[in-house]
Amino acid sequence: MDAGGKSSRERYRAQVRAEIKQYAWEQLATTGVSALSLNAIAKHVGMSGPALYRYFASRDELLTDLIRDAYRSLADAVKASAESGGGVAEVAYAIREWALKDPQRYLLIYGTPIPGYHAPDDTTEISNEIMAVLLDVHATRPADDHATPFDAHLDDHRHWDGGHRAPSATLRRALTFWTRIHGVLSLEVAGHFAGMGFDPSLLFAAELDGLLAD
Amino acid sequence: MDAGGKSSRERYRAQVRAEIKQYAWEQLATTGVSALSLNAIAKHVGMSGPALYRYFASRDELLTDLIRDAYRSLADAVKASAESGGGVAEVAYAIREWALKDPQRYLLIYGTPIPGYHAPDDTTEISNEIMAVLLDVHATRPADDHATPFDAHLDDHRHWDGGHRAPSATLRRALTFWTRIHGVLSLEVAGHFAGMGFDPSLLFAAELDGLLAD
DNA sequence: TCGCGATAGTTAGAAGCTATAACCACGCCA
DNA sequence: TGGCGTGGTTATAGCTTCTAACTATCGCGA
Repeated sequence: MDAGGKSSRERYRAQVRAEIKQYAWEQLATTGVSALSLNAIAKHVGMSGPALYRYFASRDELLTDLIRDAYRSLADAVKASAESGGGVAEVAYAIREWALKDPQRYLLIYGTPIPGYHAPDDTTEISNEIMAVLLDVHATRPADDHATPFDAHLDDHRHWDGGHRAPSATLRRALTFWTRIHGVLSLEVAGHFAGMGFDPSLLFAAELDGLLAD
Repeated sequence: MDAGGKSSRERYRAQVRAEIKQYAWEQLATTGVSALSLNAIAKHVGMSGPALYRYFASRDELLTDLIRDAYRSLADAVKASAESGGGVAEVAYAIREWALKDPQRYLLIYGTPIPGYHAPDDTTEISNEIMAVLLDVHATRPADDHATPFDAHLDDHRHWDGGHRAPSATLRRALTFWTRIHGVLSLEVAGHFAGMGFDPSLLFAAELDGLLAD
């Protein structure tokens, strides 16, 4: 990732770290986070056992790195969609495709959190980046309609908008966009639509229609 | 639970199983599912190590039982709310309170699924029970308005309605109710609103308003 | 070019986990 | 009263994370 002109030692170190993380992602995608084994990774990379601790101080540190990368990847996908002229719908589908491409990666962020584990600060920063894009794509929508009582509350608690001077209706729309998207995606990714037979993508599209209409 | 007039052996067995599960729930609520340890449970209950395998064949079997109980508990809460005259709003708040009362129990059902783990058949049955209640409370609502393209699709894939002769608009409403509720709850329970400052219950109320209005 | 020091790797081992095996003792019932 | 099923024990295998101690190697400065 950081292929700057560092010393050869540092380049090697970065490459091994990348190799470890790459196999960690494969492991994660197939067996899930609970079965992620440092031993198995080390063996696969070619070193035996505790050598891996030269690169990641603990299992949690590796996981933190993976979570950070997942956040980064989602933010990039969302940004790319918006910067290539995408509106609300395109961003929604970008999120959906990102989630379905690797469900375990999605669940690493939005699934069951490990109690006691505290996400590093930069992930909340990346989270704010994503929210900023959501506010951007929702800012173009008309803001004249009904102000809900929740809008007033949001006006008093908008320190999370990153100085994005948007009307509170935009904040509300971005938030509901976020929750409704995840309402469909989290249930779909966790397999709760499995036995029902209908096409989740159509449900997603229907929810998106509702968001665009309101 | 099944305090029928069985032999004293069976009564003892059921009581020990209940004691095991009760401490398992405490363990689960504080440390999460990944740290659920049969050894720790056994030690706490007063027996040492492998004795617990007389009561649960494996960690997975214990977890399956807990998941089943969680489903049962949610279904009971939803049913109780509906049977005491509750409508859409009351059922929504019943779900919310159930989820917030023990987030780890909620996440046991709707959080990250363990890959390879297959939920037993009766959980999908209980899931259908819940969906039946949702269809009931939505059936009283007017069905005259706009039919979305998704409604037509649902009409072709409605074998999950349990023979509930409801118009497809009702199916759609119950489904969106479900996804929007979980959209707010899953993000809230996982702590994704933590740094934002606003009151999640007001966001929940706003989403509920939207559901009642449409 | 030589040598030193940081770095990368090794094996050994502690503590914990799930789960099985082998064994013992109690209690219920014919 | 005998016997068998049941519930408990300890020992052990094999897995995990992670620490300790040790070695070899690589790169940089003198």
